[in-house]
Amino acid sequence: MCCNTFKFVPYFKENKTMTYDFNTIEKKWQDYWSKNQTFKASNTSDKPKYYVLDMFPYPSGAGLHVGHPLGYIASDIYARYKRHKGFNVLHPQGYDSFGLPAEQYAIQTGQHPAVTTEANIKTYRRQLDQIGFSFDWSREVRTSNPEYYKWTQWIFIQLFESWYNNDSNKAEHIDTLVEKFASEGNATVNAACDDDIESFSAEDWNNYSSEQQQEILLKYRLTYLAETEVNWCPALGTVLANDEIVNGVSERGGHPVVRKKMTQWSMRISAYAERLLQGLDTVDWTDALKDIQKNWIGKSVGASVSFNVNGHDDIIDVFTTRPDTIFGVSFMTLAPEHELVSQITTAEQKEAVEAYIEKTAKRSERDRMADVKTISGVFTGAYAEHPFSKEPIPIWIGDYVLASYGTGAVMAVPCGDQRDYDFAKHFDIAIPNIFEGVDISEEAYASKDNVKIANSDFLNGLAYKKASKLAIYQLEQLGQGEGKTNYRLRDAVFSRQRYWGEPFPVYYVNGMPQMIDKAHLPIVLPEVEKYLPTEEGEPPLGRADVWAWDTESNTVVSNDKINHTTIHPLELNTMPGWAGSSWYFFRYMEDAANRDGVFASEDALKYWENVDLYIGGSEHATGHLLYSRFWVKLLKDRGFVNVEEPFKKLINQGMILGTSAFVYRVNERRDVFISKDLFDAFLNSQTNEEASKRILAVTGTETPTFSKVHVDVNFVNASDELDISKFRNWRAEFKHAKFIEDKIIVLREVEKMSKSKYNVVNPDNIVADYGADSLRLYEMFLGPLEQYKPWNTAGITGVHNFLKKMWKLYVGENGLKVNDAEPTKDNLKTLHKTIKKVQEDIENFSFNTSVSTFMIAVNELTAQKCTSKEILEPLLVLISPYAPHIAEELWSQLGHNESISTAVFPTFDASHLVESSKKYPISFNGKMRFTLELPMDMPKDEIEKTVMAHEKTIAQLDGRTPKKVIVVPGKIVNIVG
RNA sequence: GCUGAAGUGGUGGAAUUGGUAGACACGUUGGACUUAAAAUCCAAUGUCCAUUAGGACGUACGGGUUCAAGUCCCGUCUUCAGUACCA
Repeated sequence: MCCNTFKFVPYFKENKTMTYDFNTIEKKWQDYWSKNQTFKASNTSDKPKYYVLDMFPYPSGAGLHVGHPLGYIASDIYARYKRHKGFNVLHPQGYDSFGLPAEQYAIQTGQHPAVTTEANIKTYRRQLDQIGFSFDWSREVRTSNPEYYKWTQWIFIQLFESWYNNDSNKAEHIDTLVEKFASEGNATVNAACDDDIESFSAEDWNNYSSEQQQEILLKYRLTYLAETEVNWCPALGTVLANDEIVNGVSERGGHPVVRKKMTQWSMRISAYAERLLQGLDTVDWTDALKDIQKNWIGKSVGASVSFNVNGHDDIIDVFTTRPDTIFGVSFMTLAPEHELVSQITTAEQKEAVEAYIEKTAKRSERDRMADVKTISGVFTGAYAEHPFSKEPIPIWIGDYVLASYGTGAVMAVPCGDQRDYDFAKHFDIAIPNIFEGVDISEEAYASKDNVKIANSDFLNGLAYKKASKLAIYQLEQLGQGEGKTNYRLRDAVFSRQRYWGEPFPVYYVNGMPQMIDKAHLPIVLPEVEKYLPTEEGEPPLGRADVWAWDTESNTVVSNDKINHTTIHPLELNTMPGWAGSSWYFFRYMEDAANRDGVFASEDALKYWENVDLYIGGSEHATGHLLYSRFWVKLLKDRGFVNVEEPFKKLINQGMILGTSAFVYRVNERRDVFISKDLFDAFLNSQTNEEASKRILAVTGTETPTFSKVHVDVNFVNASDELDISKFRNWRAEFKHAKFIEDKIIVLREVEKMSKSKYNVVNPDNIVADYGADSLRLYEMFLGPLEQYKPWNTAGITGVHNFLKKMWKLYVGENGLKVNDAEPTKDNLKTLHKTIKKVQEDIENFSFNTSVSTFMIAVNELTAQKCTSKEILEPLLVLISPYAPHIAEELWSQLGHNESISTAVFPTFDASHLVESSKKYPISFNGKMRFTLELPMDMPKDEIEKTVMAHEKTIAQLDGRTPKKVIVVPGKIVNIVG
């Protein structure tokens, strides 16, 4: 202790109000917004409405990383912008809080999913709050809240009580169907329903028992209980919808999925296939996303054709898109699972057919998908009759025909379909050519264009369109076919054998499902002691002791009271994740205070209509975004809402990727690590010798090999240099890590942000180090919203420095610099240029470019030494949607008592941008050589004269005479020759 | 295979209707300030040739249209996403 005994006193103690103290400022304004309910939306306003919505998050245990808020920041900027533009903005947020991860966690730890979900929501809320979003939190929804899922159950009952009338082209109450049955039977009913419906008269109907009637109605309801082949995931112990399966394995967890027959609730979304398709033309979504939905719906127009089977009463129906090729049919193929296979197979073929069916049944969906090339099939021995030529057609079975599409049978036209062609070649079946002048010796001719039909009786000489029409007409005359449109879209399985989801408002009497009266909702999720299926294989709700419905008291009662007369068992399945998210956007419309008794009031629904701008990931294209559209159409048909589509404009934000960091580890000496630079030198033949020597000296290995090792991105600075001590302290295995070099430059690679790659960046750290405004600006600055782009924390200093510079434009060492000085021409030009660009950018959702525009504006105004309030005040409004905290702080320092969020967006005045002269680029043969400043109003010929006389032009031409001189006034001069 | 999106410096990206390619940042290099460091400020920075002046080449690749092409047209390649025996 010698000279350091005195207390260190800084030369200059910084005044906190003079420097950009972002932590204090941001806290201050977040508190202010919360206390003053600045962003609370009102359901009554003279202003036009605007509804900006984010896809609400599933609150996972891991919390947010910097990729998550990207879309929220974009939508927040837009919402704030719309407020400045005089709109009454609804910008709510909530949680999709039912779901698998919480349940998987509950299975492992025994903790109630409600408890962990609550904790996760707290974390999410804290993380979201510190980014400074302008959410109206008073309208928050949580799908796992009984007050919310009461209405999810209510909608389910509405679906159960609806049928789809193809004549009126909308859903109607089931009572209208019952009336029709009672008065006319079902012959005149044109409904979306199951295929296996037998016709009955009014008399039949009236004589049916109520149970028989219920059974029939189930085949018409928009949600129905049916034994269907489902995607069963044994690892998750539940069924999955088609959109929850990716490449044959479960989307969550990647577990195998098998086909299994189970009795399940299904949603008759197929009834809406056409409207879901047509509706896409009315919404402002990207073509990419519309295409995904179009493909998923998979409309194909063609005909159904009935083939009589020789020697049987059976008829095989097929669907074809090419009725014009009917004379090219040389065989038929049925899916192995087709119901007629066993009936029509001849005795001789029985053994082969059964063996084949057994073999294909064993193959999983995934094997079948992976192995498309192998051709397999068996002849059934049976023949069908060609509807026109009456020729016998051999009937085969083959697994290239899918039981789940169309009728599970095809009329094979080998000359016009490559699969049929390959099958015919493989089994040596005839390939008749029905196309005029087309060579089919190598492959089928599948095109519909530029072809005329031949060898086809009455179709000869016709092109595709006319031939199809005529073929359908002739089939109709025979009563053996008709025009038909087919959709790939399947009904959606709605039951999940899980705990953490909405319970169904359903109990069973003699195996028939009964709806609980809407007055008694919600049916609250019961407690269970374990979240696993029961020993009998029933879903977790099978473990609940109090899970029976008392029809007298209308309450849930203990199971041991079940008497099957007044007290019945309740449904054990729960609803899937997409149930709650299919209508939550309506719930936000209602003020939280008025939510009792309505899912949203008529007035609220009328006022807010639907979402004007929806931002979220494209991974929901075939799930949430399709199911919501379906439910909205149902609610519209039944008169509960006024809109046909939920989301007018939709933007998919791109994913933010991580920038992983690596060092190279020497495999022969696992404690030795080298940098990317040394590794590169080692690979390079010119520098190899030197590098090898250095490595040899430490490792003793002449021919070392290396492997890449991830290092935590938080140990790497902006120059890609590794902090060696942090690395050594990171994990025990690196404690004694040896580095040959003083400076370790890491290898960087872009990968998905994930814990296992050690490239996850937590927004909490960014906010603490640079502030929320910097985070917001940087996320936008990274690149176009829709694009995938890598995150690299190093770059954030750019926007952070910008904010500091901006602060200095307003606040100097002696306090606020802003005064009433008259703005200069340049000041006004900078401001109005900025207004124009920022407004255009926001309206085009080009947020990245407006951040650069702000930088340019601040750079220019700083250079101009601008202190004029007339300039600097509107500039704050421009920037406030992006960086709201600093904008609020400076706004208040300028003397405003109201939040900047309601300030009017500045008006662009083009007169400030009018230039008197233009710096013309003078190019020669298209190449710019120099610029020349000329008056804006100089006429064309005058420009040409001036340019041609210029010394640089003469030097460029070097004595040549130009062939042509192009002058575009205000733009460019190009001299050719 | 089909459908869609994209390919621009060392890096993220800009160029909205064909008209100065690389705005704005990051990084790098040099300088100022400092005992030193940090912070801040200034300058340079597409590649190659050239002492300078200047020049050549440059937006995945090959053609084309045009006075002029990152942008329009034809063909090819690559990457990403969706979908996949859909009759």
